[in-house]
Amino acid sequence: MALKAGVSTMTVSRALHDNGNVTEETKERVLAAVRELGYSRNENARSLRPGHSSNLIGVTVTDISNPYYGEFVIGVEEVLAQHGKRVILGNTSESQEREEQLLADFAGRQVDGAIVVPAAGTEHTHLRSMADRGMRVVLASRSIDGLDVSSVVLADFQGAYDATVELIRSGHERIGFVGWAEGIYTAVKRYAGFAQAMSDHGIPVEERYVIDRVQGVEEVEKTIQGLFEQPKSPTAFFSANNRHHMGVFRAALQRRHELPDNFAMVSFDDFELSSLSPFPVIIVSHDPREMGRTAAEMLLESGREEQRVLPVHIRRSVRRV
Amino acid sequence: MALKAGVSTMTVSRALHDNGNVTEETKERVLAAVRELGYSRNENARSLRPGHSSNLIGVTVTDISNPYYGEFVIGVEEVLAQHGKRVILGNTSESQEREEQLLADFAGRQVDGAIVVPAAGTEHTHLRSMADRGMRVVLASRSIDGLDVSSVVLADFQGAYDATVELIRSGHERIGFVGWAEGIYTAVKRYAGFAQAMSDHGIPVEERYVIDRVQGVEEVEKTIQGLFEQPKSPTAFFSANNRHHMGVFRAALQRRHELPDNFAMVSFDDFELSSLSPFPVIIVSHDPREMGRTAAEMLLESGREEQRVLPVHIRRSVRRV
DNA sequence: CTGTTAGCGCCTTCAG
DNA sequence: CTGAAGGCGCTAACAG
Repeated sequence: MALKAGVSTMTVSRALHDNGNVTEETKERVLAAVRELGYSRNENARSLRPGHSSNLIGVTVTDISNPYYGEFVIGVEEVLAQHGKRVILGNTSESQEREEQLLADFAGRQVDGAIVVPAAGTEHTHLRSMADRGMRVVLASRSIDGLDVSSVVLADFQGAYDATVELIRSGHERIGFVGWAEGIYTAVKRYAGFAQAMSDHGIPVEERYVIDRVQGVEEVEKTIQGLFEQPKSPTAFFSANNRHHMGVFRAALQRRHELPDNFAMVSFDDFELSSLSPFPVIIVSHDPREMGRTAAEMLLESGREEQRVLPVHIRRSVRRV
Repeated sequence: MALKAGVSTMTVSRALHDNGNVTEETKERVLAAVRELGYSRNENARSLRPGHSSNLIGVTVTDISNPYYGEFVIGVEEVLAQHGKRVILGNTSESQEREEQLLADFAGRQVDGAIVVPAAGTEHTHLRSMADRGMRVVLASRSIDGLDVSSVVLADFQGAYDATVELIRSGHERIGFVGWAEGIYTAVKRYAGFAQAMSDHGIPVEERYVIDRVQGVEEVEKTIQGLFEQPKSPTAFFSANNRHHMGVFRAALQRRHELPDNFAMVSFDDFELSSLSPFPVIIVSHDPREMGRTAAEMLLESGREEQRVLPVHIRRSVRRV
């Protein structure tokens, strides 16, 4: 290789490390050759040596096209970059199988660890076995009960509880909940907070107001439209995330003039055009980038498993239109 | 390692490859040990061997929190996954320096190639040298004049031209352009298309209607508000991308009742709540996921450098509120 | 059918 | 101050 610079590989190595004992002159010669040939150390070979890591971190998210996960990844990378580590990113689209493949691949690449937003479902034996065989794993956004792996989540229950109380205090009783889903931690917790608030105020949760199994924005929109056409439709909606809220919002806007005067909505996750909403929107906002940073920091700290909970903030949209 | 299964490493290798000559029985024994120990091949060591690649592809984007780039990355990964390749993702935040670091790192990790959405600026000597020293590079979304590297871009000029003509045909003459930026390919091309359409229709482009150097949504919003307060403010706006459009949209909505009846906007990039806009919105829409797929395919095909242009579609928002 | 040898690129250790 | 030897995990090529 750069031996064409007249020295041994060992000298090249030393020159590149700077610390070693090399004449200023030979060092110059080596660096010149390096520049000329555009040489760069083979990190894979490097990581092969005992005591060296790959400096790679595997990250899986369920949907990178959701800006929340985009922000999350930025936060992760921000922290990791300061430690010279890089991100291998995998998008699972909520597929357990894909998640498994990705984690197996991460293991093969000798990643220092993995940050995982677990896909929907309960079969998390692969995460268990990964952790068991020594891979550091941090779960983010969604935790998994019974899996003793570090995780960082939001105050999902409390946020949902508080926002629901706000709705109730505004006089709502028929409140729809959109986005319940078995096997998705955030959906379950947020529903639990919602239901608890209802129960604490003596309001029963009507089953037909609870929308689950809806996927895309369009589908939510159609479902809510259907609900509006029935008698005694909800006077308020709680959406478990930004995608669901978009569907509800679109349905409500179309129905705008037939809705009750006090029609209101809760959106878990912030919402870019909230200030344009003709209805009051109670927003449960949080900082996904901070969650990314936290997950990365937890991965780097080699302490024991721990669970961290990040705060959420309840905010009322200020109508500006 | 898995020699604890009673055989040599060679036999393990053969058992894992399946093809080799191994007794069904020993193979079983090896696979059992593999399962038990949770062993997985070291891909880094593997890639060290002659003729083997790392199966890693470096990808840099300017802002992964923009859902367009999220979709883009999904498209990239979709194609690469079919070839057993993984993505190392880096977010540049439009920083040349960061882009350089990332590409240098990619080189060190022996990536098979890199897909780059170049950061703003003209100093692309590092891309040049990467390509020169044999790294396959595909530029996406933004091309770089004079750099003979493959690229996939949108029909930026034509899309901007056509959309502008639509505005002009609706009777607009005072049209603002938001998002010009030196050194950003898409901004330059889209502005060129806009300016050409204006010129072809004998309408001069007023300098004070051309907004540049604006970054975030808030900043755009404020700037446009300022413009509205001046006499003879634009009766229509062309936004060079989804972020800019959001700022313009918000400013316009606040000013809603003082704007001319035919106030209209062009948004390059689709726009989730376009159907709610009280003003007509002409949308230049396109498919970022398809761009990701294309970029990945171009990287994998080892042909000569080529430039591909993906189509855009002009669409009028259907007002549904 | 299975094991040994050798070398991918790096760097710790030990000789010059 | 510099070089040679050896081994990280893997597998093609060559024994046996």
